Amino acid sequence: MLTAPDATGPASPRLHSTGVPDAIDVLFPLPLGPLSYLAPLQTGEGETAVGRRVVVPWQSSVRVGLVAASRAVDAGRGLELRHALRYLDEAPFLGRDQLRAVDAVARATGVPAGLVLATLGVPGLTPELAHEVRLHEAPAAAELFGELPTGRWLPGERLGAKELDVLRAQGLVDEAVRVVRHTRRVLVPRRRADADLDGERRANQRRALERLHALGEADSAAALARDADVPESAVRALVEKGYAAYVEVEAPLPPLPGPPLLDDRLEDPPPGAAVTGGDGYVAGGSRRARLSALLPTLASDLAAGRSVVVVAPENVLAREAAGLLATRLPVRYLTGEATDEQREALFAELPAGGPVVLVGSHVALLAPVPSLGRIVVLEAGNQTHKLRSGGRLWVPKAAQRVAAAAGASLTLTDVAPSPELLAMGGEAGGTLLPLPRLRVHVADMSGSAGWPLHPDLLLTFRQVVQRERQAIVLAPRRGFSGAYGCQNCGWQAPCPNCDLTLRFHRDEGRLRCHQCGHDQPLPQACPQCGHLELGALKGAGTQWVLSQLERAAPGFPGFRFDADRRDDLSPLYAGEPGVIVGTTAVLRLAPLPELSLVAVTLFDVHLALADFRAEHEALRMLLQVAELATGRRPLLLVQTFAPGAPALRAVASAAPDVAVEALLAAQLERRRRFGYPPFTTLAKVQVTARDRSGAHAAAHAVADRLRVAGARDDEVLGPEAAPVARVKGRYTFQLLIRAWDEARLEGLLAAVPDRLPGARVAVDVDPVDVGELLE
DNA sequence: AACGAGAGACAA
DNA sequence: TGTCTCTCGTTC
Repeated sequence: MLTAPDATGPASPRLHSTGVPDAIDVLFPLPLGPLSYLAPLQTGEGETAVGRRVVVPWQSSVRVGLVAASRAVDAGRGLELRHALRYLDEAPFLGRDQLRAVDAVARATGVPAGLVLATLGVPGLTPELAHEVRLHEAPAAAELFGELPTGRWLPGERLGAKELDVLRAQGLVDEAVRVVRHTRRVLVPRRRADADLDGERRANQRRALERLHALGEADSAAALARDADVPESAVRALVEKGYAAYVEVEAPLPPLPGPPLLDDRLEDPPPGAAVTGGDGYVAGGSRRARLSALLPTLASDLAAGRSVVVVAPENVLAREAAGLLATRLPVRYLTGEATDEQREALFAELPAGGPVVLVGSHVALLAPVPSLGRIVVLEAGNQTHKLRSGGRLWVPKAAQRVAAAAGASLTLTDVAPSPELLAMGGEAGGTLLPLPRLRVHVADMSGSAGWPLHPDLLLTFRQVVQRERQAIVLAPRRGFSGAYGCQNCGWQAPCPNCDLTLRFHRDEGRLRCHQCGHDQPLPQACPQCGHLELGALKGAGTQWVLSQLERAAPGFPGFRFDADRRDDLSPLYAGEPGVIVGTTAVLRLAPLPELSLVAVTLFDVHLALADFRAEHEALRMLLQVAELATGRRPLLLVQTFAPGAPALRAVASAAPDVAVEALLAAQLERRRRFGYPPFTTLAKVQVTARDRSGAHAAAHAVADRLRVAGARDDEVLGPEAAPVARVKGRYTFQLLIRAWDEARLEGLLAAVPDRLPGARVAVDVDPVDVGELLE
């Protein structure tokens, strides 16, 4: 039992050497800032509290927090504060560098520090606790205790919340807490065989007992019986007679999975990939080539005794990177797929070990690796780096702050260079690998007869079929079509909860809202004109595209790969012919062996993001497509109404490297002129309410507060109705804060309230979808 | 995030 | 009047 030997009681607060009681500021994995407690009574003198986990009183019970700071208690507040109960760790669980980083991220993003901890996946903060209380002998307070005995340890839940609160305040209760570890029941030997087990009839029992002594323990009676080859009744007899007994032992943690083992080795670094001492970036090439290009830098960091944390946007990519890097370097692997306990064990183990390369998802960012020298953010332009649960953090920026707090460097990689890559990776230390050469065919959809598939696409697809090769076709959405409605008057089935049309899922014969999940059968007649000819309207989804292709080549194997359906693609990886129809989810697939055609059915949706990053997004998509092929260059067929789009022309050009660089220069210039990131930092403030006028009024109230706080006109844009004004029955208005430096943004965010009467306010610093507010 | 207090909504 | 839902405010 981990219980503190001396539980807390009514003793006077422990005194600091200056005579002032110690206070500790504690963070919890909750959307809260630090809360203050008096330090536990158990600490030895001079031990550092910062970074250790601590058990504290919490409402009617107890919970675990992390000490963010230790200080002298504010004058006059010592008596208001409650004592923390005990520390869980001997040594800091999280280093000062990581705590500084949490604070920096919290201040810059307006996300409460506790939520930063939770969002970045710091483990070990929600263990199961066994809480016990012991009431003091105090006749005056007897009525508070009710029937409860004094002087004995009782389960904490025997006391009501109010009673515990009063007893704590009066110092009439001791409390003890221990972490409950998962246990399992095992059979262990208790005595050696003696005369009672002599004789032929007890031979089985004797054999089982000898076996159990040899093994030390058995999982169950049945397991021991099998092992010793005796009937189970013999083992049961041993338990009955007291030769063996069941005991609860701590269940061992399943080991944390390591990086996957690969057959092939990561290639040697390409020429031109040099050691980068400080910040840097790697762009161009393929994912593998970018990892290879990092090798000299990572090896040099390790040789200098410094660890590296490599953060991928998705678990699949983390796994791939960990596997590849592990063929060259000592790699540890950590993603959110591991249990909290496994991650906690790794956090506890890392500081004492040697320098490592820790590869994982964003939950690896705050891992206490020894001597952090560098953070690498892979695929920095990937939208998944914007976290959508917990605090809305943008991982590359968070990584930059974690690196800064530790005095470490930051390296970003991406398939195409972007303004963000140059700004954060340092213009000096970049490696630009050759871009993949693509064979591009642009199919102009304007005025074309073919919808949703252009005749050129059908033609090349039939060639793929004829030659028994493979094709991938990207559709802009899952389901059958963007909308379902009346062929006569154009009525579209709307979602009852959101300002969106319902998506048509033909396979199931249902209409579904992809925002709120509303699901309904197909209407029989048009509610507007009464017509009975209802059907798919515009916007072909994966189902529609696949059905068209199946009609064009009956019998040719077709696969779907999107959020609704992930078909088993193993025949394709075995080299068999087929076509995959999917959303951008297919960009994560491993390269296909016989890929000869990649088609984008509506390139325009990638440009229509109504965001200043849309062009770079579109470019990334086109270049990532090239990574889906091994060896041979597939044909990239792009259907579009905008054949002149710069990103498309750049990848199709004879010298894509030069064209992409020109594109980048133009983007940088545009962003500077219009005051977009990375020259400014943006924050999106979303105000939602149950009714439209309430949301409108509350959004204007936020804007007013900003102006009162001194915001200039060019710093506050909006409010305007959100692009989708109503989602799940709530209306949203949004405004944008634009600050030319981060300290300014921090100041402006301080003027934004957490909530207003009847309305919720959500702040999103470094948003990914800004809308057209700045146009 | 999770919990509890208080305000309305509805049935008897 | 009780009970159920929903909103709001608090957590040292």
